[in-house]
Amino acid sequence: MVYAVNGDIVGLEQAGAACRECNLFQLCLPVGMGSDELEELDSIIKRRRPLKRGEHLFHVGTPFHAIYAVRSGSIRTYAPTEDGHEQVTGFRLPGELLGLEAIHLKQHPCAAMAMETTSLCEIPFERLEELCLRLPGLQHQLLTVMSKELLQDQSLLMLLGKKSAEERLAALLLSLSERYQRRGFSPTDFHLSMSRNDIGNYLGMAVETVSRVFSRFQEDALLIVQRKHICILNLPQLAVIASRRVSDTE
Amino acid sequence: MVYAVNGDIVGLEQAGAACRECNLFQLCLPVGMGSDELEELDSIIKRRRPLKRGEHLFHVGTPFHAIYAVRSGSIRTYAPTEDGHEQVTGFRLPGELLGLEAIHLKQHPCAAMAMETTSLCEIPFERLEELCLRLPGLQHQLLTVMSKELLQDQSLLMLLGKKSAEERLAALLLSLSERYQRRGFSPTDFHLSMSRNDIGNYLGMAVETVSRVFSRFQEDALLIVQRKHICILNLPQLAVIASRRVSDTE
DNA sequence: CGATGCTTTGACGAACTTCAACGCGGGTGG
DNA sequence: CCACCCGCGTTGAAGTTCGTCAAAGCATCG
Repeated sequence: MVYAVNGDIVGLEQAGAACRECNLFQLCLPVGMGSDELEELDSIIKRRRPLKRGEHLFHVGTPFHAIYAVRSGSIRTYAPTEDGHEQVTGFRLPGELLGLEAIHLKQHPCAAMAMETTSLCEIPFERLEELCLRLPGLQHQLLTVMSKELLQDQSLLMLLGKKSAEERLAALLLSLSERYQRRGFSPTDFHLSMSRNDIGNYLGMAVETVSRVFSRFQEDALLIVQRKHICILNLPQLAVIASRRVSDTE
Repeated sequence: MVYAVNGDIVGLEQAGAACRECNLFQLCLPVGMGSDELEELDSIIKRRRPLKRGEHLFHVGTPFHAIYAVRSGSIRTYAPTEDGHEQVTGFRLPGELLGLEAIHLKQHPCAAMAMETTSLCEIPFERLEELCLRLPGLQHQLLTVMSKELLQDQSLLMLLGKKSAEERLAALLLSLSERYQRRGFSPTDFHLSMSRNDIGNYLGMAVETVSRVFSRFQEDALLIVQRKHICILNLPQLAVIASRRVSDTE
């Protein structure tokens, strides 16, 4: 029996029902765990009131106590550079974890802000570590998630290091498309919860360039963009652009 | 009693002596572990014959069985992009781990090549996971190391996303300087084990640009560069350049 | 000692940033 | 309910950084 059809039912916050009844099951931390194990994991997870657009989950320097899983909505993480500016480090969708990069310093090196109304699961880290000692599957999954994140960062490195503006934006759109699809939404028709500024910052290009590339994509009939709504017309071609060869030295 | 003064004594490979007598103790996986725990960790670690310059530790797609710690020498990791080119993802110095990004896919997503004669410790991952279940300190340290790596990747993201060629090279030199210092070498006088090509690839700039920036730094009396030998004359100024404000939209 | 690969330097052009102005839409207050 | 205002997004023109192409210098190695 399924009580919660999506993760956004605020009334269920703090209720006993949790991972077992969350439709993000296969994307999140509980991947591959048995139901006994799940019950144990559930018991340490806290649910908090949803964040409104613009609210922070944590700031830079906030002591690290817990990692978080997005339940619904979306989160933007960003870090201040030494020079007083910011670098957007990622956009998190439902089922994705955040806060893992804080373990080392015991405080958050980046801030996390809701890009829209967002509900989250809070997983106290010390208790998670304890639990990992007893549940091999959980330990493995935690390591796996972190490994996955390392991998993602590496592909972003390639993006920033080797790709042109068009390729970068195409890659971001593709990534969003895939992630929405895995969550049961349309891969070709979705809403951008982040601003052009966020996109430009994340992809290492000026806002104006983001805007121009969007326009160019639209001229080429690859997509239709209306403010924050994206409708992808030619996904395969977008994929071609994203993985297009870049002139290199070798 | 200390048998191995540094990690490069080939004759000791496969000998019982290991972490407890390695001078990289405080940099590597065993941080904060008791001597009983260390003994257990030692028991699963294998030492292999040193790699010669240009030899691979693993290739892309190699099944993942173990993570590695650099004992002496240095390793370059790089990943092929979809377009047939490569992106250098990092340079590993003694005491640093590699292979963690492979957990998720169960095979290595990047290749690892020795930039000079390099000896390594091999840590079978399954046995490490088992051990982590019994040694909370080890589990914590493994998570910490991965967290640290996430953090490093993020600062590299900033580098590639927001910084000019000069700032990028200054940041790399600074990073190397700090890491050499922690390992007991001179922070101002060291040998670059990587080629200009590697540097350019890693920092997302053309070889020629790397060369030009080196020349500019030398003209400005920041450093003296002779082929692969670097002598930093003005470390503080280099730090200023590395963290110089970049014109942003905000 | 010539060959080869790596590095450096110069000239040119392209891609992107910067600066500036304008359009659009949503929210607020009259 | 409408008008105004402000933030966000778009578009154009000029300027800069960096990549590309080409060629030459310089160590290493057979």
